[in-house]
Amino acid sequence: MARLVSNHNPPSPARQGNMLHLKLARSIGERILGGTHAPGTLLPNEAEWGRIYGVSRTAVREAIKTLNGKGLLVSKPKVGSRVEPRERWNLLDRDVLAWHCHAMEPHAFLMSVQEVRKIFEPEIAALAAVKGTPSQIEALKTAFHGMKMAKSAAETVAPDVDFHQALLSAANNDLLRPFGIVIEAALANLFSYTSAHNPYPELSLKKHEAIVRAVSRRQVEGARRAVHSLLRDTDSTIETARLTKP
Amino acid sequence: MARLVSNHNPPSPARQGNMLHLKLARSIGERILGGTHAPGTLLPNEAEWGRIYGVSRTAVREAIKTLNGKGLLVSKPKVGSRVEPRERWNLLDRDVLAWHCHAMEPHAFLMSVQEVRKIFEPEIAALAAVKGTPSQIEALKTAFHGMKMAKSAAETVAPDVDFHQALLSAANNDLLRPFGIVIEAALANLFSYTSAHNPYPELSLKKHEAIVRAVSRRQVEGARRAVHSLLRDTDSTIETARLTKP
DNA sequence: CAACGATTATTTGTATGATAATTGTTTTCA
DNA sequence: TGAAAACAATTATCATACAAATAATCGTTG
Repeated sequence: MARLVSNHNPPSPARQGNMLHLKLARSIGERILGGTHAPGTLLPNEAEWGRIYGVSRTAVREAIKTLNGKGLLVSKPKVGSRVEPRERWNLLDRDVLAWHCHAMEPHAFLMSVQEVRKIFEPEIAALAAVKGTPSQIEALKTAFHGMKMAKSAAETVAPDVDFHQALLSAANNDLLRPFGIVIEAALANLFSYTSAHNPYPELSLKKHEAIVRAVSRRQVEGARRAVHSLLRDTDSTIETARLTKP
Repeated sequence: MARLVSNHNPPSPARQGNMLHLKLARSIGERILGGTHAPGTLLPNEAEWGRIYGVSRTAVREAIKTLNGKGLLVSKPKVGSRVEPRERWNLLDRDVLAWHCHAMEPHAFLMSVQEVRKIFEPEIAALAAVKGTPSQIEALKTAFHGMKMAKSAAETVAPDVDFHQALLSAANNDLLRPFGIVIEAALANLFSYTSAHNPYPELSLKKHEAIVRAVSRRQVEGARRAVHSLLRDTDSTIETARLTKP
């Protein structure tokens, strides 16, 4: 019987990963993202999954339904569940992204994440400078204050995520919001990758402050540039971590 | 008993919307996106959904699992299924986006879509010009050829979608791919909104050709500008449609 | 021999009923 | 008053049966 719990994964405090069909979905999802089941191939049928994991077909089916909904699988009677081509995968889904980065080189993952961030985050800031409401800008300031108050590098992560999410909210475009999980993944992985070894924490703080200032003064181009500057710093943090590691 | 099939929705040829739990998911999903069930509120419990639609609890549960996976709901024993706050919704999911635009003013939807496209697509073209492989650029040319061959405005939609998807593929970044459904939604809705009344079809063709040229010649800034120019044209097409309608 | 049509077998889809686990609420008791 | 225990409502899981869809097989026929 296969393992369902990944014991080397102690984060996500009190998050609901206890339920059986969720554990199944995670396990099967990781297999797919990890390449054990290639796109276009057929998965074991439901009864067999049940045998493999020692659970009922009901639980298997609910897991499969979850994966269907995320674009990883399509199921048809008499044929089974087939892995969809990668371009159908909903990689901007929270779970799928987690399974994906689980199956990638941390450095390669961070690079592709940074590529995406450099595309949209400066524009997010520009939109926020134009359309952000006073209360949204206040939330941005609050998150920044939280970053200043952090005692350790580990404590910086949460308010840092809040900061970027607040910026995203201030852009006031629903379609942009799913990209928030890219930011979450970026910061979480960045922290674990650099092992809390950020060479210039106070510099990062200054850059964030510049963003707050530009957005609250409605300086569109300034906001864009401030975010871009922060992301270039992040790039070099990643690079130094890569050089000092192997 | 509520209706499950929306008879005014004849598109999606041969797509699998026949299965009960999918119809349920769509129906409940549209209710949520439409605002019938506000974020933070509790849904009817599973047994009651079964009574409402006249189906078994099994089908209801599988529908709920699908919606869970898309971030619209969380379910807990003894409490029920609660609608998640909007920022958790996975709006870049194909189904969720369809339900979303179903519940919005077409014009407002197209505007927010265009906002997002103007952020991403120029940079996607730039990446394609840098990283696109010869075969990917060939696919771009093929799609363009398909647009030229189209006899009517309706026939243009499919190769147009192919064109932008090919561009997206050529960018070679998995995290950008889910963005493709935004393009699909944009073009499909654009067509139905403007009622095939594109004032300058040959102009659009020229703009697409400029994109092909820039990308295949590896002109990064040129590709960026060509896409931006196309999107400005799309903006004005939307605007003229808005003015001639009401 | 080829093409087509009925048959069969396999897999998912749906229904039903029962039991377990979880957790908000209420009651009881110190 | 407060904590512990009983309760109740709801989802979670299981087992089983049958229905529906369809790929594959096998005849049948032209």
